This record gives sequence, C-alpha cells and structure tokens, in this order.
Amino acid sequence: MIEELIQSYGHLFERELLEEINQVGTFKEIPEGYKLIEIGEYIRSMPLLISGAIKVIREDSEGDELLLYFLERGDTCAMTLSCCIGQTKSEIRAVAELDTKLVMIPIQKMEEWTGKYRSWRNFVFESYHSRLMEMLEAIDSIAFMNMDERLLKYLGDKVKVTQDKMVHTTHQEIAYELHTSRVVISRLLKNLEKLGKIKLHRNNIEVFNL
Amino acid sequence: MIEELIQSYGHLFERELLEEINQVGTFKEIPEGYKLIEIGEYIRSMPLLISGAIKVIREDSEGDELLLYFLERGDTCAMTLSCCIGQTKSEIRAVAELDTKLVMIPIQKMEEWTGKYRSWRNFVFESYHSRLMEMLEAIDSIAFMNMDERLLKYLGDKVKVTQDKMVHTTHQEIAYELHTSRVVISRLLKNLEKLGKIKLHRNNIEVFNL
DNA sequence: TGGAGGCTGTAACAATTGTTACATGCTTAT
DNA sequence: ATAAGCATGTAACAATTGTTACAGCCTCCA
Repeated sequence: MIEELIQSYGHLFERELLEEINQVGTFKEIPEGYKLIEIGEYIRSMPLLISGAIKVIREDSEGDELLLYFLERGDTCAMTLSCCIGQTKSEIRAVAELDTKLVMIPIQKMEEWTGKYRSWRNFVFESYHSRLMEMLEAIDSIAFMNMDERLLKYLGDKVKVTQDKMVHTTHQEIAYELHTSRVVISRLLKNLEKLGKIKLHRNNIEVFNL
Repeated sequence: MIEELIQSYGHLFERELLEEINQVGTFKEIPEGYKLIEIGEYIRSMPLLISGAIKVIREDSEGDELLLYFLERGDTCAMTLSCCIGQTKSEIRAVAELDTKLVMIPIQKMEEWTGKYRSWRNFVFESYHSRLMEMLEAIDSIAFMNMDERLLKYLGDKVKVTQDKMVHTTHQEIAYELHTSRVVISRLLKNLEKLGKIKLHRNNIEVFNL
C-alpha cells in the first residue's frame, strides 16, 4: 500500500506521518457507483483519495438532488471532516464516480495529527479551502448561469474527471444531477448537438471542444 | 477591550490565548455599510466579531451579486482564513450589515496559534464547519426554492440578524442580494403582503410571523 | 416652491424552465 | 420472436422569472 500513498501524498506529508497513515489507515477499493456516505449518517472516518473520483451530492427534504463537486486524487472530504468534528450527521451523499482507491483514517487520528504535524494541518486547511472554492463554483453555476451553460460545464467537468470524451450517462441522470427534468436536458442537448459542441449517442454523449 | 473579548470568546479560549489576542489584535468599530473586503483583494488579517453583523456577498464577472450569508458575534470569516492560507485573492465581498465591533488578527498569529492552542484549532475548524453549512444553505435556497420562498427566507434572516421586525431596505437592494430584478421583488412582496405575512412601507418592510 | 431624483406599483410582454403526453427505437429476458 | 422496459425525440402547454415602459408619490435640495 505504501507506494501508492507516497505517490499521492509523498510530496505533502513527511515520512513519519506517511507511516502513521500506513499503519492506522484502511486501504479500500471502491467500485463505480458505490455509495460511500448517505445523508443523515454519522461518520467515523475520513477518506484520502488515491485514485478515481467521488461525486458529492446535496439533496433536499423532497429528494431533489444537486451535484456539488468531485473529489479526486489527493483530495479529502472536508464535509466529512466537518461532520466528524461537529459530531453531526452528514449533509451530503458521496458516490464513487469511477472505480476508486482510498485510505480511510479514523477520526481520532485526525485530531491528534492536527496538533502533531504541521503538514497535516496545512493539508486539512488546504482541503477546506478547496471545498469552499468548489462550493462557490457550484453557487456561481446555479445562481448566474442558464441551464444550457450549466449543462456544458457539467459535461466538461465529467470529461475532465473521467479523462474520457465519451460521457457515459443518460439524460435522466444528468437531469437529476443538475436538478431539472429529463425533457429539459434532452432539449438542451439537442441544441448543443446542433451547435456542433457534442454528438449524441444512446447512453453516451461525445463532447468536443472541452 | 478585554471585557468585550471575554464576553464573546471567553467560553471558547483559555486565558492565555485571550491575552495574546488582546495584545496582537486591533480593535475596530465599523459603521453600517462599510466595505471590509472587496473581491480580488489580498487579505492580511482575519476578523473576530464582537458585535454587529457582516454580510458576505458573491459577485460574478458581470457584476451580478448574490448574498451568501451573515457573520455574527463569535464568528470569523472562514473565507478569509482560506484566502490567507492560500495567499489567494478574496472571492467575496464583505460589508457591515450593522454597526460592528471586531478584532483583527494578523494572519501569522493564526498559523502560530493553530499549533499552540487546541481551543483555537477547534474554533477554526468549527468556523469552517459553520461556513460550509451556510454555503449549503445558500445552495439549497437557490437550487430548491422559488423566488417567493427565497424572499421570505431573506426577510426572516434579516429580522434575525438585525433583531428588528422592520427591515430597512429598498426593493432594489433586495433584488441585488437575491440576484433578480426590482420588478420581480415588488411583485412578490405585494403577494406576501396580500397573504398577510408582511406590510409594506416606504424604505421599510414590516415582517410578521418570523 | 418647484423640480429632480429615488421608491413603489403595475401592465404587457419575452424568455426560460418545468410538465404532460405520446411516439419511436433499442435492449434484454423469457 | 415477442413483450416489457428503458432511452430518446418532440409537441404543446403551464408556470416562473426577467424586461421594458410608464405613472404616481415622496423627499430633499436649490
């Protein structure tokens, strides 16, 4: 396990901390689509991503969804941190977007390391910073952009995260993640196709000019 | 100054830290409407709120605004923290909503205290947590609520923050903060008045049933 | 005291997004 | 091979939000 840890976190953490992580962390391989965290659950450990990607989703009381952002290699879930510390329930759902490798750290260690390792503190702060910025981006999207722009951004993000110009989803799934209806997505996708920005296939969308 | 610090932060910080804050912090009184931070500025100190309230606003490249949340007594601006650490420009604007008292802390101290005081660490984490939650709330509002619900929530929040059932603003200002147009706000306010939830006056809105 | 400018009300219309309904074609299981 | 179910395309319409235009008031200042 240690080599993969070093690959993703070697430049961030000192040897000693890496070894502690190696000792207390649990290595996990998660298949695409696996639900890591559900809304309302209590959380007792935090993930350090080694590879793959995780999508973080917000849901309101009526079951309406909204995709917030993706976590990738080198990321951790600040929302999880937050919940751990506050001993509160999760406000979000986390689902593997790709097959994903990660290390789970028990939360007690997190507290301990924050006092002990400067590099860990910086990592945690950096992580909070990133997440706040992603939340701002999410807010920008829904507040300032029209649905067609949001859709294009969504497709671009997918391409970036999956490293694949073929976005493998249905219109319905996109509708859920952007919190709109399937018909709207079909309509706008058709427009984007007419504009030459994408090409539609069954279960697949081919994205150009990312 | 020390009594006011103790009143707001005595239950959080140990004596020693409070005295450090007292030594290195700069006490400031800010009038309503004063702009504390502008988008794009670099930030070299973080505020600890003693009294009053600060509104935090997002703006896109075209100058469209959106109110994100309020900071109150006992809060600090995690966004500022974030920017300090990352040495990045501010992504938000901060404006005093009321006459406000606060203590400004130089950022070097912040880093130092994070290693030194457990209570400070907890405070910082707690603060990040709160801000993430407020961002989620903002996202919920714009993603899941209609404008009339958002407007009602907006008025409720104002009443809570100012402790005054008379909300002193113009329709245009509300429109800016909710990122819509004045006409829309006037229309919806009129509806709310018909429903008996508010009463309209010039430059003032009286809010019932908060 | 008269005029300028800000605040509010309202109508009429446009644009965007959401909803319902239905048709078509593909995939899969029996 | 056929039925069932999913994915997509599209039309027609509804609801919400945004825009333009203008009128009436109030306030404040010259």
